[in-house]
Amino acid sequence: MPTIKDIARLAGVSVTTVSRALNGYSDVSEATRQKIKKIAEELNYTPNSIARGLVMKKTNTVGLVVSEIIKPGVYHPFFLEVLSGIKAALHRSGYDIILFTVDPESQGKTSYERLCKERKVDGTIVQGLKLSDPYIEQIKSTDIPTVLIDIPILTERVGYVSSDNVKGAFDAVNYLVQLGHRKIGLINGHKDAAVSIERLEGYRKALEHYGIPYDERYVAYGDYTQQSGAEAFKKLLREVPQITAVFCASDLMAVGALKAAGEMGKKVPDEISIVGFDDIELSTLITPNLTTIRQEKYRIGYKAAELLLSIIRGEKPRHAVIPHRLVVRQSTRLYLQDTRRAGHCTDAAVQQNPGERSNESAS
Amino acid sequence: MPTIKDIARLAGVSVTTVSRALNGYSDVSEATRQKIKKIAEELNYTPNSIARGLVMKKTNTVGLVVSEIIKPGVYHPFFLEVLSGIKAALHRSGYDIILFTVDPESQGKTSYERLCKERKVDGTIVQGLKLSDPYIEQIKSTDIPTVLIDIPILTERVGYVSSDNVKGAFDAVNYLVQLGHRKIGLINGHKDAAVSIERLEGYRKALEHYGIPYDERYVAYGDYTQQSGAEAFKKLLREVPQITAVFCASDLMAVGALKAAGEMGKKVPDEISIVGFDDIELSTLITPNLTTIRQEKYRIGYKAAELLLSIIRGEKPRHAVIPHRLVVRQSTRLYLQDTRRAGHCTDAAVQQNPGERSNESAS
DNA sequence: ATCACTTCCCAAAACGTTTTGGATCCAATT
DNA sequence: AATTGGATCCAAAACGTTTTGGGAAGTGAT
Repeated sequence: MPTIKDIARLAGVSVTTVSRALNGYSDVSEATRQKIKKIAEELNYTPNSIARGLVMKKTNTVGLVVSEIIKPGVYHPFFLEVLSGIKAALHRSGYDIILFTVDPESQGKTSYERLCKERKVDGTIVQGLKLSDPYIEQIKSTDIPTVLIDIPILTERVGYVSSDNVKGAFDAVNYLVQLGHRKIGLINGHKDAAVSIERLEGYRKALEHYGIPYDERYVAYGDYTQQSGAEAFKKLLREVPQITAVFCASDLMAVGALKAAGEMGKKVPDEISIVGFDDIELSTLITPNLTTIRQEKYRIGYKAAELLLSIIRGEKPRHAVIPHRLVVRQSTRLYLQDTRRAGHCTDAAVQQNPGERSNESAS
Repeated sequence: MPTIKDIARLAGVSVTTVSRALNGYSDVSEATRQKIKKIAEELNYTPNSIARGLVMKKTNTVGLVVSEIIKPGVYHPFFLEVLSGIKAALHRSGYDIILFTVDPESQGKTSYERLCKERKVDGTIVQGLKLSDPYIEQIKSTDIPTVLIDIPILTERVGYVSSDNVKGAFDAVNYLVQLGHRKIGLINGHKDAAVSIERLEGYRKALEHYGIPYDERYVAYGDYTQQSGAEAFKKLLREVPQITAVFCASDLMAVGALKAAGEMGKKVPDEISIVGFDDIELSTLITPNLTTIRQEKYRIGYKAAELLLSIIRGEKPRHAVIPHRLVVRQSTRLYLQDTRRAGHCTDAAVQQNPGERSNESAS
């Protein structure tokens, strides 16, 4: 592999000059610059970013730590789209991604700092951690530029991006109430995920807003998987069979609920309305199509990368919130108090327009 | 950040000794080794893998190049599972992944060699390229250890792993024929994907095996997306409405076909049988559940990583084939010649057992 | 002729490791 | 007493860049 030295020898100049010529410094004549470039071209010279990284203390690399998302059995559809946004933003700036996966076990063995400093990444984007993960505490006091997705930590060097989960959950429940529902269940994610806490808060706020008392028997917990959604749904229906609607903290769990409803002979949306959260591709592929709160996953990723780059440049970290919106599809319908009519009358405005009519809800 | 030099100074030894102590060489006394380790611990020393990489000419990093998989709109569910397997295998050996995404445009700008040599990866796993991509030719003559997924290239330094696509397609069509179908359509992927060619071959072989003439009007092409599957299905039904079954080269396209069938009022499986390829999670979430050829995606990834590591170690590249299997679910059923009975009689053995009864088909 | 500027170039240090090729000391063997 | 051999250590080179702090030559003004 040719190095800068080879070029220098061939061109009859010093390595300094080659370096400066190739990097566009002005203190090298146009003639020699051309000569050097030509030779570099002929040798098919490729700069060694490792050597460069060593002296510059900058690798143009960001770490992406994901927890439990990439493991057999749990393939969170969310991840790919976010990754896609991250890639796009980083690529423009010449950064590459190095992928760290961490399970709770490996978090015990290798500290967050060590993970990052060993590979000398310039910064890190973190996704999928639970609040109970050891890294959370470590990140609170790190000096490594860090951007978290969906975890609210803001320090001198770490920022985060998320949807407005409180508002999102509020919007979902609000919509159900407006449809006439009063007995609304919640299938939430694990209690130690930041988003779960926020979505619960939004759920409670919406109930409170309409003077509907909060009853904890109405909330069940899953772990964001489809199976857990199905189980939670069954539990809910067993314990509070009077519910007419349920809001699920993720589409995957909503799909599970949908399946469970099918097995139990409960018709959706005629007998029970379901709204999800995320708007993954799957939600338009199942029957009925899922009414949900759409998160702009690509934008979340893109923004996370932009924010990280700004922190690396020395700017102050901040919290970026990406707008969500309610997407009305087929899994929700009007609930009428009058039991004789319930389940038979549809609201044309809502039901007949299953398209992406949505309420933009920036925050 | 503390370096090996700091440790050397504090311990009163040379950097050589520190390096050798930390790396477990035998020519350092247990006493000094312990002292050095203790100091390293106290300083919270982290070895600089960049510096190490520079002198050792080895980065313990492999590149993962993916084409068009990670981009807005096309989130191939396949990718995550394969990635998961790759991660698992590499992690055990202390390798990290660096993610390269390449579109046809960037392939023009940066050669495959340059991409890899610039970041000094020890090897590369390549997924999602089409045969028409510029990198294909470059990979055929590269000396960079490379493993391709689903692309048959075998040289001194590059190997590949795939399912037996010919056999897989054969098995799918064979199953349909055994169910009594004779007029079987094919929804294939783009012609310049290696797997498409192989699956077409399997389709033809199966027909030939049963003496069913091949008719190219029975094959339509999509691009592995759901939408294209739906369109291809409509085209097929328009041009050869007599078909009673169709084999799709991917589950995503099969789902599209399923949707299109629904829109056109064609009942699946009563009026038409559909079998897919891949067995993505989605195929158990839609109604009816999809009969499909299951690919062991995690294993494919795992094997690809193992193979790559062996090539890096200097072993000879090879072609690893990962067994697939037919998974019978609900989208296929018996076809009876007698039109009076067609669509009304179900074969209990096939229909009533939608579980994962499958024919292991190693090759 | 001198001075002050430019313009163009370079030697050497630095980045943090690993590796090479001994050197030193001490004990055991001849 | 001299030699061998093992155990323990180290100075220096090497990896391929960038950066620092100049130096030499040329030009124009004084």
